[in-house]
Amino acid sequence: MMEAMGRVTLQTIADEVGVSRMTVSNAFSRPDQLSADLRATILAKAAELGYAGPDPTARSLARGRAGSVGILFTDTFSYAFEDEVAAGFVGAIAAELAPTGSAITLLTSDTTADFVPARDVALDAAVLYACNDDSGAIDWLVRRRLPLVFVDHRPRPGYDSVNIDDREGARLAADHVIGLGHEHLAVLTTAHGAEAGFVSAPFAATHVVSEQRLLGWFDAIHGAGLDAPVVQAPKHGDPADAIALLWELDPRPTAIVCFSDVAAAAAIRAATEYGLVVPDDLSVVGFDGTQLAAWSQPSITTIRQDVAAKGRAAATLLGERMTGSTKRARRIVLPVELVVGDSTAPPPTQR
Amino acid sequence: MMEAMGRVTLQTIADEVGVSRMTVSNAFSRPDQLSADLRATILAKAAELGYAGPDPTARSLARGRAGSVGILFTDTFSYAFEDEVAAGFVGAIAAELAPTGSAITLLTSDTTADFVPARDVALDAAVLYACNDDSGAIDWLVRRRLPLVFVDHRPRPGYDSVNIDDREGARLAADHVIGLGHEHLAVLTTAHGAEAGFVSAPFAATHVVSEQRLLGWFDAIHGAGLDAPVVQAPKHGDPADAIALLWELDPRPTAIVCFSDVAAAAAIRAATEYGLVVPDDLSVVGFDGTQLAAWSQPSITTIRQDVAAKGRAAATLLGERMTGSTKRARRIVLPVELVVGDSTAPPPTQR
DNA sequence: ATGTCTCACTGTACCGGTATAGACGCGCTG
DNA sequence: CAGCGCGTCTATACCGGTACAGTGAGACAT
Repeated sequence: MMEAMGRVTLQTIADEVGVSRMTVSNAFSRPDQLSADLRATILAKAAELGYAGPDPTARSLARGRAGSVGILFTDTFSYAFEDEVAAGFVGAIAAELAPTGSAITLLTSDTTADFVPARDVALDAAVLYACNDDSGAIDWLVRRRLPLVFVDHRPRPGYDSVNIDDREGARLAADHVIGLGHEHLAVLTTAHGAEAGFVSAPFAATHVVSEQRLLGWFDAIHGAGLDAPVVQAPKHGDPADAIALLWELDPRPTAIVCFSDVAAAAAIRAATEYGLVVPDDLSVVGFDGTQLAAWSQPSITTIRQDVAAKGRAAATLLGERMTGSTKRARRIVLPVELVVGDSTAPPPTQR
Repeated sequence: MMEAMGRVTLQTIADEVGVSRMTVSNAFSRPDQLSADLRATILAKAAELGYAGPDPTARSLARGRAGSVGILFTDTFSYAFEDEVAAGFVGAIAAELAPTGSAITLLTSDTTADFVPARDVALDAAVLYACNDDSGAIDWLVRRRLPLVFVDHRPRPGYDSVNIDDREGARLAADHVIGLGHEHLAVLTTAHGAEAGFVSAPFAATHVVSEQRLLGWFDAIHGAGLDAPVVQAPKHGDPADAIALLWELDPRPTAIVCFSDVAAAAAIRAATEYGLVVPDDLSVVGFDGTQLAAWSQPSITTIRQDVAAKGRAAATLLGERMTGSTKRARRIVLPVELVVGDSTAPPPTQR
């Protein structure tokens, strides 16, 4: 077993055993096509030669199946995975896809000069997760005519999509504090690359998710005959600056509805540092229903979304697309639910 | 441009334009090999035909390069990504690899009957992240003779590895509380699939990381002439049961050193529910230096590891392996650092 | 004895690209 | 004007498998 021989392929083994290459292929891929004895002989020789099985790339080419589906993020991965929601989604979809024999390949929009993952990586399908519409990577994926599922993304005509009921969730969040008697609400939202500052409504939300949540909050706020200032924090970075702006307002808000649990946690920290007690002086509502919300001190009232269900839904749609039954595009919208924690209470004046 | 035609390949375009297939290939992959005019013509025709570029799978086969490196986790992904440390590592390595033109493929040890990701997915190399040694997936990767880097894993002879100085970190953690005057310490560790309960030292740690941390804690504890009970919690699941066991002890521990920040946060919650005040009645030290530790209330004294550096180191080693300069296996051990938070203080008797 | 089946294995033609070594025409030099 | 180098394009031979349509031998029914 000298190391001098080149690469061991099916042919190498075929020659050694004295059968055709096809028979060796069958020994690995279609055991019922040859006698058990011969198969054992072949497998033994393969083991002896250190052959680990048919080359995945070659097999992919011949079978026309890459064995992996891509997930495209707009953010760099470092951000994508700092986010409990995104990470949970990836986990769920990966778990769901595993039994079907697909791995998950992470795709960035980051385009190095000559390497564009969305164009150059072998894929059977792809999930677009919360991407900006203007991401060039989406175009490549579309051009490749891959089965695509858009998740937390503005649905595209002709393509499947999975969303949660962001608008309804935001409405529930705002209705909750309004129901507690609050009249001075503030909205804390985030936007990619934005500066901390006030935003006027009607606002140009950069992304469907923020857009829908803004709409939902104001469904409730305007519905109650109220209005509310909106502050915006950079999506990645400390929202503290944005939150600080709220303390200057007169009247100071007694409740803040936030884009995410992370933002809510930051708001609670900022409030505490400023000397306010949550929920006595200030109510805070998050969004997503993460562990952070549950474990935070005080626990955060939030809108729970089922991240695992989102992953399963995406996987199911992908499965249906890949098995070819070309149906109309399906749009799935998952429900959300208010989870009351300890971060909300009636406003100070009413206590 | 009827849809009736089959798949569009280089040949299709070559025929349409009236050049050889090779020239079309060059138009996409080696622009300097043909005149700008012809290239423009070819690209135009390709666009017209909806050809997105050379098929990645075929190109991989011909070039002998898959364009993706695998990351193997022992856990299911759902768990892997719930973990801030694991998620951060994936993010860092992905970011580091992107410029080299490699995507990241997630591999599980979960082996469906006929699909073994570690065997069947096209890969140029792989990172093994905190895997159990007995994972069959590792063997497949080894058999394929892929360049491999073991991260947070017991180093394998002949292979590169990246670890942090777990033992030193644990020693620092225990030394810190011992230095504060604590004499009754307890150790909270975790093990895959374990039941909540006391473990005796010398203990059979299932994994290098827990093993090294245990050794480190006891370096300090024994070094100070003390001893300490060790409770073990299931790796995934609520450590509350394990922690509750500590309240029964006499004397009750005044300090707990924990396997992770997550475990430390759980310990603080459990202690608070039990009626203890951290750090007045009980000191708690975590491990990892996550955001959770920083944001927790009180902030958690912890041992910081540089997750991003770990990712970069792994990516660098992979790069070196893949470019072929076959050197001896390299073992990188990254330093750790004590970060003092608000969860540790002198023991109650000394106050 | 003949026809028909099934089982086990083989031959051939792809899958869709890329590497490499030429072929050809052209302007430049000596 | 032969000789040379260069810029363009082409021909051929892989890359390492798999699908599918045989082929031949033995089992079995007629």
